Amino acid sequence: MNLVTEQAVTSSDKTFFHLRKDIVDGNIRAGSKLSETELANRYAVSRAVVREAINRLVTCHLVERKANIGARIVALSPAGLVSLYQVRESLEGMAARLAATNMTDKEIADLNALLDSHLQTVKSGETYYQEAGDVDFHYRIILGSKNDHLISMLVEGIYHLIRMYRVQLGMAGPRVTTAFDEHKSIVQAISNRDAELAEMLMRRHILYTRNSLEKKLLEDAC
Amino acid sequence: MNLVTEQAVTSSDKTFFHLRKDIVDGNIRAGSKLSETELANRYAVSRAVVREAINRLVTCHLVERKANIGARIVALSPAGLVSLYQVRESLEGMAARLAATNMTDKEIADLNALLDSHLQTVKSGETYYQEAGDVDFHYRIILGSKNDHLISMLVEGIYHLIRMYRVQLGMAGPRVTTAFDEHKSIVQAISNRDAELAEMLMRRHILYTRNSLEKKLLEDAC
DNA sequence: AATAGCTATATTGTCGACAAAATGAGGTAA
DNA sequence: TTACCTCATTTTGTCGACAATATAGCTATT
Repeated sequence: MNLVTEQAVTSSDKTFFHLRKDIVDGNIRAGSKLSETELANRYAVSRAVVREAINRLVTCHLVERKANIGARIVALSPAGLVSLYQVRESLEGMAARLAATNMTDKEIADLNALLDSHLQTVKSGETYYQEAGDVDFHYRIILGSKNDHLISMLVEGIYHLIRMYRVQLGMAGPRVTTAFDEHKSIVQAISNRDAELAEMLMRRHILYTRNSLEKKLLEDAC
Repeated sequence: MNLVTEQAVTSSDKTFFHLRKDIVDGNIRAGSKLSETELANRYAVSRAVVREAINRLVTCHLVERKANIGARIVALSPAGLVSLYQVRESLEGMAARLAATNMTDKEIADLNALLDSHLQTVKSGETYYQEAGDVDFHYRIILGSKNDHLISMLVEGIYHLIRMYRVQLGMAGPRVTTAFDEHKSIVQAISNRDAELAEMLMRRHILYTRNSLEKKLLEDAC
């Protein structure tokens, strides 16, 4: 599959994308069970198609399946957040390091343009919500690493679970502008082809995000 | 699924394990196509079972599938090796760091015992071939990290692809005893609870292994 | 002879039905 | 009341058949 523009060619693809969006956005609540027959009816496809879609959700770490029992959407927990963000810090830090070396000048220019467009959003006081895919800052840097295995592990692996935390816990307040500034300095490091700094800034940025989300998660629990 | 002792409960599990072994060991040659009907006949199961097994092999990065065309076993290439080992270095380095903190004293003792038993093998001049699973040094340290996402990405993700390179390219000569010594010093660092050193030694160890495999891969190509 | 288009064949994608396993309700015994 | 067993129901696992797509071989035309 083309990682940049994932396109639904098969019926199972459509079901997978649809389900994934519903899960990430919280339309189906975290922790709930996925019934194969029910989903087959809802999407008007066969159970085989639903089963395949669910298996792909398991690969994304969005769903857990037990043999002969069924599949449930993962629950958002502090422990899960910590272990996820430890891995994320390592992998995206590496992505930033590689991107500083491997992105083309044009890609870097486009990335700067993207940030400028984000700046408009931030100034207008909106929530700096990051859409999935190509409009997402982190997504661009991941692809910029040019390392196929890294891209696959992040994009097909944990990217959407990360988004799920981000979307469902929300992100607002002072963190928004701070995050934007951090993005800006990461791109600056990449523009300077300073791989080491890019990695360090990215790791810090992800750590701050994690702290912010952890706080949110503990507040919500009360 | 229990990551430590993966157990085949369903027919699809058995097929998956069997196929995975055949691929890693090279019984089915790298790069060749997987025919669903043929495999269904060979293993005496339905195509649905085979399809599910193949999808799981895709998750392991052992197989690539294109819609309406089919699935092929990945080819072993220098580029693939490099990108794989970049990721591996980062993730297993992290695993070693976390293991230095999170492994219990008993687990560390067991790990030392395991290395002693490996020493017998090395002394007797055998190839220090690492079996899959619990007898594997790296496997133990991965589990010792106690980070669920990390464990999942490594064990269900790239572990068996790494083994595939190791098994099919072979490993012999002076690298064998060198690798053993490196293992030994990593365990030493973990015993001392020196997380930083454990990570650095693991990263170096993986880098050396990569260099050795790269050389082998280029030789074989001639 | 080379290429384009067509047809027959083979392969993957999807479906509905049946088999096997888990769940839950109801009843019985301690 | 509680624990355990039984049986009906629900849900998942597996299967064979059909539909849709790709592949390969053949023919015709330049």
